[in-house]
Amino acid sequence: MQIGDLSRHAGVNIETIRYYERAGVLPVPARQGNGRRIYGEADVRRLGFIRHARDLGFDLQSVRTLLALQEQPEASCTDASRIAQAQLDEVERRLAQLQSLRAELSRMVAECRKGVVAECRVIEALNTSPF
Amino acid sequence: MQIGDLSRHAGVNIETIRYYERAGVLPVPARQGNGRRIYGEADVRRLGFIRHARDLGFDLQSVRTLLALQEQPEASCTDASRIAQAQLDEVERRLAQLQSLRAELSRMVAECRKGVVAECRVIEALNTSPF
DNA sequence: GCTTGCTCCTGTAGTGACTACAGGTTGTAG
DNA sequence: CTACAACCTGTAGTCACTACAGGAGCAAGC
Repeated sequence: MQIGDLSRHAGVNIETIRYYERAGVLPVPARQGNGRRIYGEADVRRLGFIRHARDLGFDLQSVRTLLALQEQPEASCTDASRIAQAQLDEVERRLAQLQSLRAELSRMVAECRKGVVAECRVIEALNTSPF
Repeated sequence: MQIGDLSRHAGVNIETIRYYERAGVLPVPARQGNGRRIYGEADVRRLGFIRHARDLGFDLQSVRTLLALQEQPEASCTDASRIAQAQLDEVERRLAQLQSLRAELSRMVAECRKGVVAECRVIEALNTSPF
């Protein structure tokens, strides 16, 4: 399998695959005689893992840690849990803020529809910290 | 108030403040005789707004739009409503996305028995395609 | 055997939103 | 007068890509 096939299988841009290699999250692959990269099924799975983690908002450093953990099945998984918990906390923080922004925006839209002069409180809504 | 005070009041890096000026989300401030930037209370509020919007994941272009919305004269209510509605749609989209992230992350964390990596649900979840 | 066109290669540069630093000026306290 | 903090401009680095230039390999059709 060469890079184009891997790209199609994993749904990841070719340039991104080469970037992941440079970034050290994908192993340096073997080459064909003509210099082209050769990949296998393991690379498709690893790339899927990386994309999934990235989609969940983990940065590449966290991905490296998670991948390293995956390769030590006997190690404790407290590290993995801690990384995931930190990510969850961050997502929940953003959810709370977005919910208050949604309330403010929909209030504005509703007031405009009624023809009432909307007193815009977007700044206040965003300045009212949820902490 | 000069840039260092604004930085402390708003909790935003000095370099970032100058960057926001270049990016056109903070107005070009007046200068003292010695060339130093002068800010007022309005800048503190505006900066707070920008930071919160950025924390919610809006890019600087959206921030510009939100700021423009905030500064809409009361006359152009239909216009303001249209902009607010567009931002509201975007917020709803982000909310839905974050909610599914939270669901997956919290399931991962909840099912992690803090044992060994071999049985770790966090790692396993990442290996399982979300589709 | 030659051309066309696809896929691949390397290397560099651009993106957005910062962040850091170099090298210089101004203001203030001891 | 000296030390040092705070400011100035301008440039370069960061992250996670993404795009592109310029070249090589290969397969199919003429």
